[in-house]
Amino acid sequence: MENKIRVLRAEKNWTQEDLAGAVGVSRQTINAIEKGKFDPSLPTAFRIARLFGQPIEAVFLYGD
Amino acid sequence: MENKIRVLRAEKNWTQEDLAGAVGVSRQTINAIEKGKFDPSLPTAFRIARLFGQPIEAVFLYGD
DNA sequence: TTTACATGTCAAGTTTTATTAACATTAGAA
DNA sequence: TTCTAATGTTAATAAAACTTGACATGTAAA
Repeated sequence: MENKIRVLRAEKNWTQEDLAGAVGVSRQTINAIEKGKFDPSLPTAFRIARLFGQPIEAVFLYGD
Repeated sequence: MENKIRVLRAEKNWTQEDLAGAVGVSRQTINAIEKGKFDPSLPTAFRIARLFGQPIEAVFLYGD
């Protein structure tokens, strides 16, 4: 699944570690999600989307 | 995490098995999600929400 | 060039999500 | 009441998400 985390994070000038801390996961987890190595859990997806003030569908792009 | 699956499913007159088949998971998985025993994965949440023509946030209620 | 910070990646382990199979319970129709 | 479909629940297992720790690379500033 694609996602817009890298762009949204850049807009906020946040490092992966900043985001990880705010979301409550490890830096490696943010890196892996960002690079598409796996999908976040639903609660993690909710927290990420909320931090960026976006609906989940605007951050994570599923299928079509 | 709360969800509105039971109500949305009732509106469509779908059984748990109908929904499970459409989503591509087992009936027990739908039952467990519906009863809040665990949260679906993000891809599963996307498929459920799309089947009901709703954004994820309208089907799954996180926090608040 | 060296220092410092950000990112990439890997291995090994834990927790969570999802599976199949089996059986119990509930509710409604015959 | 009896039969049947739907739902509830449990056990054992597999797969995916996430962890810590360690180390490599990239990039930019001193």
